[in-house]
Amino acid sequence: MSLPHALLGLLAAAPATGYELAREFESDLGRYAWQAGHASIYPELAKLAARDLVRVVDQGPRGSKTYDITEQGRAELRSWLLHRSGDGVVRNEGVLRMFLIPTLDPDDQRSVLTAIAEETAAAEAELRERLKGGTDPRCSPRAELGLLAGRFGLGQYRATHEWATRALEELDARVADSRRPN
Amino acid sequence: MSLPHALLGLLAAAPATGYELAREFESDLGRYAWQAGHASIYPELAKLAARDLVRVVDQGPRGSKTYDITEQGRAELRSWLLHRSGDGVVRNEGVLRMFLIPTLDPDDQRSVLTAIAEETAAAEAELRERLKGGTDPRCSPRAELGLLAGRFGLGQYRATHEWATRALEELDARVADSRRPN
DNA sequence: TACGACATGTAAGAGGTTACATGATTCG
DNA sequence: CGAATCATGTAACCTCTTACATGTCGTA
Repeated sequence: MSLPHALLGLLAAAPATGYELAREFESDLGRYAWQAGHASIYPELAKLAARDLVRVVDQGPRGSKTYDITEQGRAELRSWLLHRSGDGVVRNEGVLRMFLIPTLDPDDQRSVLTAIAEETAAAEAELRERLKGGTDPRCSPRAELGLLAGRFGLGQYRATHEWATRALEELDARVADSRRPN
Repeated sequence: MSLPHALLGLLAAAPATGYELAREFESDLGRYAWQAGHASIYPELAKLAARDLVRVVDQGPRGSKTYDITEQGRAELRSWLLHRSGDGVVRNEGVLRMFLIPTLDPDDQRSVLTAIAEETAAAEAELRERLKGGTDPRCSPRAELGLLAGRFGLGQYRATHEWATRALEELDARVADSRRPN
């Protein structure tokens, strides 16, 4: 039930069409926070418009509708951001995998942990590169969302990398230990 | 579509009733990785049993059914853990909030970031305490899942805390800057 | 003029939550 | 004996995904 707030948030940064919002969900936003396809976005925009939280401010030549957030919408968004009751829904397939790693035998564990360590290192490097590029002073209104979020992603990647590395070390130590049981 | 694998993973650590599995989802597992209520667990266990991935190994006095994973189930779980195609679904309300913080005015931003910094510090401390207790050598089969997962959580909390702290510092710097515009 | 990007929508179905419904056992 | 906990299940509803369906505009 966070989709409406995700949309309000994006529109609070800048007006956009449903199509543009859908692409937004394909980048960082959908990567760490919330995913949504156009098939859920268009109906949700219509619902938000019916509740006067957003409003069509322009119609393009291809039948595109540009939405903007209203004052009520801004109030709703603010209230949602300030009155955070717990952390709500969490559903992360990658983290679930990490939980279940100990059910594998040591060789398989090593294989999965190595893959995680490599992937997080690569992802961190790539993201760092991307952030370096986009920090010019006259950045788009949505770029600030991306900057804060991107740095959050950086920290998560790094933490995950360190976790996997440490788990690998302990795994090796334990195997070495069991091979020398005298 | 990760619920079946979450259940397989828990059963791979130790046999359990649906009721016990439901409680498992209320702790660390549901906190960071995947949530599920009994109303989705019971039907899913029945489906897994129909596919011979799990099996009823005991019936308790109150009509409880203890499930265990089968060889096929173990193979399915292993294959899912090893052939990780991307990171799949991510849906995290807390992270979404973090993304949208820049849409608030500076005072509200400070308020939200301060709350995040405090909560993550408290959560990290509490989790650290909890992990310290449960690390005895003859731990339950499920405790190892919890240990690795718990350390993952520790890293995430700390990374989030540092992120929020840095964001607060920059926010203060920017406000101080704009108040001295000569 | 054909292809790719832009742009919006609906329908069917999967997956999950909330609420409803039931009953056994244990403990104070 | 009453309340809390254990224990399972179904039904209605909501949300989101996948697939289907349509049409415009720019450009090579």
